[in-house]
Amino acid sequence: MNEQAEATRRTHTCGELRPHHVGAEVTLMGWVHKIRDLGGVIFVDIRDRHGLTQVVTRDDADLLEVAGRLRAEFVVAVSGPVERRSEETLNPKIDTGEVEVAVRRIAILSQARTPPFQVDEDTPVSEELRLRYRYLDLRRPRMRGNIGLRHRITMAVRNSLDAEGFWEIETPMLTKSTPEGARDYLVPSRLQAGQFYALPQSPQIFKQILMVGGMDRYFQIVKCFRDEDLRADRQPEFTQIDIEMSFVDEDAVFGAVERLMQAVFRQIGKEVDVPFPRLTYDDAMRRYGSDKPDLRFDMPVQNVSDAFRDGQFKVFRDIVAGGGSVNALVAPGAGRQARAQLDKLVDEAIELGAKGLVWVRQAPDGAIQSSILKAAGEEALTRVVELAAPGPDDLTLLAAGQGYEASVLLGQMRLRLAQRGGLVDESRTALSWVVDFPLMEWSATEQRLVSMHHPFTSPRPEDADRLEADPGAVRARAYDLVLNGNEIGGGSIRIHDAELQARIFRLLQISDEEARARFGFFLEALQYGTPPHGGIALGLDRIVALLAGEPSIRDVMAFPKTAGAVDLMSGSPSAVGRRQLRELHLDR
RNA sequence: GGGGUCGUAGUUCAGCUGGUUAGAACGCCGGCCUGUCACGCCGGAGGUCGCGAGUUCGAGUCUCGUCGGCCCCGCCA
Repeated sequence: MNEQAEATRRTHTCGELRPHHVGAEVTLMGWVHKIRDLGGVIFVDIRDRHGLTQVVTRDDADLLEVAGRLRAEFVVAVSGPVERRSEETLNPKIDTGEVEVAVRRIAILSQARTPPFQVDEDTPVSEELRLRYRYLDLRRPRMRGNIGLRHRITMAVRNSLDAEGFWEIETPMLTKSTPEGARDYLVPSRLQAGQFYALPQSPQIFKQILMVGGMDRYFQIVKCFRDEDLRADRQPEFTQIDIEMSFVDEDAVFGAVERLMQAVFRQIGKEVDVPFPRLTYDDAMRRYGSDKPDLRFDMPVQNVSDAFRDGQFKVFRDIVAGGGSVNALVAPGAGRQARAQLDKLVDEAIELGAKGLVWVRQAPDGAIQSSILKAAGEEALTRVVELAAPGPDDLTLLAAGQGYEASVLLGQMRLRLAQRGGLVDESRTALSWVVDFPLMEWSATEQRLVSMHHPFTSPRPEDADRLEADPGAVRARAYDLVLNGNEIGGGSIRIHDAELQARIFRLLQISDEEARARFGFFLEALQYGTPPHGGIALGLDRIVALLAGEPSIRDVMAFPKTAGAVDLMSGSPSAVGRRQLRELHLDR
């Protein structure tokens, strides 16, 4: 090893050199990316986070011997003058492609075993292997770009919120288990035998108490933990942009978040219009069959109950008579498929849990065709066509049910058909607020009312007197932020009155006793002068994944876990010794 | 908890209705090569077909179980 070269400092990164550096003596340090050994001349591409630079070794037998010993992923220091490449040897594919470094000194700083997969390019590798050797995966352009984007977005968030007077404040990670919501990760206490901390599902109560504490505007980029089953967009630990504001209503929260999202989107060079459109939960559910509608395209679900109210088709007539609805979805250009294809759509709907799906279309001569032509009659179906107004080549799908049942089904079909029909403009950014969520919903499994958002959410004042009489009809001051059909955040204006908070707990069948035990400290805090306040939590991982165009949040996290919540690199979770368990009072 | 899908060389994959010695590309190792940048040419090594049973004269291939990756439902205030 060449001690002298190792002792020198890095003068430039591997993405930095340009023609104006020609003549300068430089030292680069980085990983051996690729070697092209031509015998009398050896080209080596050196890589770091910033880019790639070609260095060339020739003429000197000792240097050629050292360069010949290099292998992929060795870490090296290389010194020499920057030279301009001749016209024929320019490489326009890399940023540093107009120059190269003529090697005068090489030091091998670290050798590397042959990597289990090729780091030198984006050749496909199984995710299992990428996770096992995450440090190698992080060297590849895809992950490097994603982690870099995540950093820039995180900084944009900090800058935006700082500029608006928010303070970044930390809250405890060793905290108290609260009822409702997701399963907690528990941490046994050594000093308090038999007692447990919980890792936070979110800093909800602490941030509200910060408002009671007069902090006025708080944010935190914070890890949250939920012990539930995983998905492409769900990890056991994930990061929230947590925000809370005092003396505000919805408009103030929306404004801050809209400016925040503008700053975030600027990181990928996109301008977004504000304010974001708002639609109520009820509108979203009726029109798009989802509380997180993808508004990059319209294709709304329509109500065609009138066509069947008095018709001969008993199934639909009975549903309408029973207070349900018959809904229609027009799929543009989908009307010219073979019958077998239409049957497949019906099968698909049934797989989604539908009792059935009806299709209607018009033959080129205008004649109505439908899977229920005989049963429902031409008159009713003609009325459907009048109401839903499909174009000549369109397909109309019908479903019926109670409540949002039919629109939810057609909403799912809407997403699939739009995707398949190429109706989704991937370049569009559709951000929207969904507001006026129900405060509570009936849980069949628990046989009680549960909060739809969380139990600290304020009901809308005009609905508050119905809380006991008709709790299901009470709307909340809760809102979700939706991006292209993905929920990327949710929040609410909170209850700042201890009396009202206690009333909500009673409705949720949380006894006074339990409420005191679980968050008595919080109820107490509310009694010492609480400003009206509200906030939101945004899913940082989801936002970065969507902006990076990645299908899974794993691809924007440095060290994610598998669907089985295992870290393949470190091997957690793992067994621990008896002694450790004993100290924690978990084993005799 | 349930359903689907994948598992063959270091990697990504091929391997037909079960049949002789399981292949390709990239990578790796050795040799040659003074302007490459997907360097080229010559040669070579490399396999518990995830694991375990079973069916069969014979299993990478069929059956059952099991483990692991991924996707979905439930779950995720």
